[in-house]
Formats: sequence, structure tokens, C-alpha cells
Amino acid sequence: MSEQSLPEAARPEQTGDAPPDLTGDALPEYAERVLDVAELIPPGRVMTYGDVAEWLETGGPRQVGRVMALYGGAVPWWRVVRADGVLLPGHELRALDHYRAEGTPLKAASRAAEGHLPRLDMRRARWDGGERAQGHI
DNA sequence: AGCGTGACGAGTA
DNA sequence: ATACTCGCCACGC
Repeated sequence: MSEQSLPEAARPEQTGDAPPDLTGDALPEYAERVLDVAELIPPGRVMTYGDVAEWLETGGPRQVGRVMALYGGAVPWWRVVRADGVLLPGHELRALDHYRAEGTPLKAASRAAEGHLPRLDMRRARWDGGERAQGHI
């Protein structure tokens, strides 16, 4: 539940009649697949934009990024991250709370890095999609 | 049927 | 570490 109830506006399942939906003019097919993958990422782990694209075997990191920017609110958006583990501007606070709550591995800050925000420890946090999951969706 | 736009990513300097 | 460049490709004009 801490998945937070999101605006269902982003899920246009039943838009029988041209809904004036703000966010939700029929989610493009590709966007829906991206969100499906995002929902599979286990708590405490992350996938990069590129990983998601690779899994889908369609589009690329930028396409995934666009989808997350537009419809990310409908899924655990903090589990789809940049490959270098750097938190995006605007996500520092909220995402960090999620990572701490889920136990997502963060990189220990070196003294020289004091004053910087923690980065994700991608070596440990990155989720490969799970052996079983590969090849589905 | 183009064309511009990116929550990207790898490479190079 | 930073700052560029370039390739990527679905989507909305």
C-alpha cells in the first residue's frame, strides 16, 4: 500500500467516450509496457532506464525516460533510475525516503563527497529482472 | 511524411 | 571528478 494510491487518471482502461482525461488520453501502448515492467521491480531494488528498454526489446532509455516523466506517477517511479545511480533533481527527497524505507543499497558517502547526496549503489541495487522473469512481458 | 523532443547512456577530452 | 558529443527511437505536432 505504501505503493501510494495514485491518480487512476493515468490508467485509461475504460475510456468509453473521449474522456477529457488530463494525464490519461489513452496511454500509448509502449508506455503501458514500460509501466508493467516498472511494477515488477521488487522493493529494495532498481532497474535503469536502459534495463527496462532492453527487457522490452523496443525503444531505448530515452523512451523509457519519457514514459516515466509522463506517467511515472502510476507506478513505483523511484525504482527506475539512471544508470549512474545519481538521483534526479526533484527526486532527492522523496526518492531517498523510499530507498531508506525499502533498504535499497546506497553508496557510502566518502568524506570528500560530504555535502553530496547519497548515490544508489548500483552494483547491489540493480535488479536483473530475475532469472525467471526474463523473457516475459 | 517529416521534424523536434527528451526522468538516457556510452564514449571521449 | 566535470563537460562535452553523438546515437538512440516512440510520440505528438
